[in-house]
Amino acid sequence: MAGLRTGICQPAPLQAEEAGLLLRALSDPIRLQVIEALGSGERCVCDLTGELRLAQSKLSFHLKVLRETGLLADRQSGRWVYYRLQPEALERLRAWLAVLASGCTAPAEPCC
Amino acid sequence: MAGLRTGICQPAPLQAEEAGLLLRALSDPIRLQVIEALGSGERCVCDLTGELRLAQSKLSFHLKVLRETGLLADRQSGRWVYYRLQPEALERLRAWLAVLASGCTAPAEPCC
DNA sequence: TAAATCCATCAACTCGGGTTGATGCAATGG
DNA sequence: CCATTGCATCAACCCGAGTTGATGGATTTA
Repeated sequence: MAGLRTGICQPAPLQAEEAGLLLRALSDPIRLQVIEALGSGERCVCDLTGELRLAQSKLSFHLKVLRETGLLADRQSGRWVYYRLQPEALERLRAWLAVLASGCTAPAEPCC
Repeated sequence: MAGLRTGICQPAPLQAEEAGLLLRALSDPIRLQVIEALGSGERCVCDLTGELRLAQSKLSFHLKVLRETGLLADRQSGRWVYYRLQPEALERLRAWLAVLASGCTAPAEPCC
């Protein structure tokens, strides 16, 4: 059903190593809160510190991790910095998961 | 495009907390190797230790983590234990990612 | 039964990712 | 200019996830 459509504009399936970087970045509870908060649209840092009740340096640390993996993009406007999710990164992760799910039902070879 | 089809047999979108457990389990390099090795079908433990060159206790530790999060299922046959991916868990993670990607393009509200 | 194999579990240890508080830098405003 | 605000960066600290080696239980074979 959810097959591997390799059509135009479809992101290439992730290498395992690349998927690992994304998954590692998504594995922290605070970073997940950030991701979810940005799931409904762009937000500025001061807005996120208020909503998530986080120390500013702590939030900045996690934003950096997410930005460096390509999961977030930032944009400066005056004094403020706005962060947003990068849907392409999420889509590439979805493609990687789809490949795994599609081939994992093969029976085991007789062992040893 | 990849909308939220809530039809029959479609896994419910993950809660954030549940997604966090899956992502955390997937964030370890060794566990990723195991997941990829099982992406092409069921394998027994002794087979995995050989292919991944891992100490047996180390592999067993990571298999337990993956099993307890629902990413893997196991099956005993004689002396051997076979592990396989649970595609449902992968699909639920994909659904969670799809929800995020679908709503993240909203413009930022004027800050502060 | 005894030996061998496969796998899970345990306790002790290690070390790197996350936290904390302070400082630095850039942009606004008075 | 100087003060203020928003955000990034830094060094020191810490704790818990992962590693290691040994032990135990279960199953098969001789």
